Amino acid sequence: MDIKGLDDRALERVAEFFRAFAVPMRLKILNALRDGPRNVGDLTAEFGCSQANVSKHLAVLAQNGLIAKEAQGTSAYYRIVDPRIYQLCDLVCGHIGQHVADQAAVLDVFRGASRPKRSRRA
Amino acid sequence: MDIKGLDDRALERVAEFFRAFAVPMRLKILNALRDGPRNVGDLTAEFGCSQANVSKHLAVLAQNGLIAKEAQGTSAYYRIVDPRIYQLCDLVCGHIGQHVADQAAVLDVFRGASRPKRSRRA
DNA sequence: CTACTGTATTACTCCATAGCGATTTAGTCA
DNA sequence: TGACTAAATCGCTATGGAGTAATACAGTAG
Repeated sequence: MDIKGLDDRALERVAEFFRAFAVPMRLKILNALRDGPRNVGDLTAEFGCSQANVSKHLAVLAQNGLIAKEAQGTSAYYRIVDPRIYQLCDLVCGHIGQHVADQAAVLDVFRGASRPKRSRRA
Repeated sequence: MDIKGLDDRALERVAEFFRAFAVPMRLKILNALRDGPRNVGDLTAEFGCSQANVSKHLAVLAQNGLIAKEAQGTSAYYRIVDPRIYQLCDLVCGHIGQHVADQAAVLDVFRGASRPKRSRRA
C-alpha cells in the first residue's frame, strides 16, 4: 500500500485522514481513549468544553475508522479501533523533536555558540 | 518520544504537523519530490496551478521540516529532508485501505451478499 | 544601469470547519 | 403514558487557510 501512484481521489482521501489528526482536541480525545473506552459525558467533563463539540469530533474520528462506537443504555462508549495509530503519532512526535533540535542548533550558530560542529546541511 | 503526556502547546504543534499533510496538493508535491529535488517552476508546470500556490505550499512544508530549500541562481530547488515521511504516508494508506475494505464488507452484508466469510473484525 | 527570469509576498475572495447554545432524538424508568 | 438522561443534530458566528492575480524582490545577462 504505497502513496506513490495514487490518483486525485485517493489523495483527497489520504488528506482527509490526516485532517482527522490535525485538530488538538481530537488528539486529546485519542489520548484519552488510550486506556480504554470512554463515553461522551466523561470526555466532555474532562475537557471542559461543550458536549456538542466532543460529539462532533468523535463522529469525525469514527468516520475515518479510528474509533468505534458502542451504545450502552443511553450512553455511547467509544474505543480505539487499531492501537497502531499511536505508532503514527509517536513517529510524528519523534520527527518534531528532531526538527526542534535542529532549529535549536541553528539558533546556537546565530548566537555564536561554538558547539555546533556537525551541521553539515546545505 | 511519546504523544501521551504532551501539554496543549505540544499538541498544537503535533496538530500543525499533521495539517501539513492534510492538503492533497501538498501530498502531490511530496510525491513529486520522491525522485529528487525539484524547483518551483517545474512543479508549477506539472500541477497546472499558480506559481504562488506552489510557493506557499513549499513554504509550509519547509516550515514543518519536511523539505529543505537550496537556491541555485534564480531558481529554488526543494528536496525531502527525511525520506521516512513516506513510511508515514504508507502507514496511513494501509490503514485507509483496511478501513475501505471493512466498509465494503459491511456494504456486502447490507446487500445480502453471502460472500464475506472472512470479515472477522468486531 | 536596464531588461529579463524565477520566487516570494501581498491583497483579496471563498469555503470548510471549530466552537457554542438550543433543539431533537433515543433509551430508561416511574 | 410522561419525566428524565445522554447523545446527536441544527443554526449560527468566527477564524483559518487554499486559491488567485498582481506586485515586490532577488539574481543574471546584456
